[in-house]
Amino acid sequence: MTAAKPAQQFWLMKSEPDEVSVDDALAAPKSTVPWTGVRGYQARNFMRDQMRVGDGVLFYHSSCAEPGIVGIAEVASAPYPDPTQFDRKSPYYDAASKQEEPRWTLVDVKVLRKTRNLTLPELRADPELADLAVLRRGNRLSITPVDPKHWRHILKRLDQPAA
DNA sequence: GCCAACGTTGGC
DNA sequence: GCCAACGTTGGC
Repeated sequence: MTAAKPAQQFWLMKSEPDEVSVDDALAAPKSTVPWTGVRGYQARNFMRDQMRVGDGVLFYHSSCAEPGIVGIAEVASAPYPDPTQFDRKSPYYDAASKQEEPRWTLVDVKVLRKTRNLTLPELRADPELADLAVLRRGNRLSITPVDPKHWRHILKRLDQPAA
């Protein structure tokens, strides 16, 4: 008997383009980057406990001139310890984290294609996306789950010109 | 640069 | 286990 394949899930992952832009990720070997620097428990738990290889990812640029969704990606590894937590020179260094008991976990993310920028104002103006987690007021999570119906709708909109 | 809204921490 | 204070995120 074969185990049932877990259903594909979908995520939105924020990156500051000054740190790692979608172009940076595309330029990396295999268009794949380790999602370093997450230092919040909720976002970490999504990566550690819920993500599966092949899950769909919306690559989102935050803290920049034009925030929005700029690419389609996928989860490309199982969770593993974020190496930057042990790197004294890294801004993400965490002196309290131990090698034998790492506090911060990440996954690799592979960009499948760059898209147009589906901007935050466009997302907010779309009634079908009214309850998209990342649009909730004051949302601060760098990783949020995306409902399959939102995923399908956003993919459609990414292939249409800006309204 | 401002500041609302939040996630996290830590005192109790 | 509560919850006030703190520091950070992130859009504007």
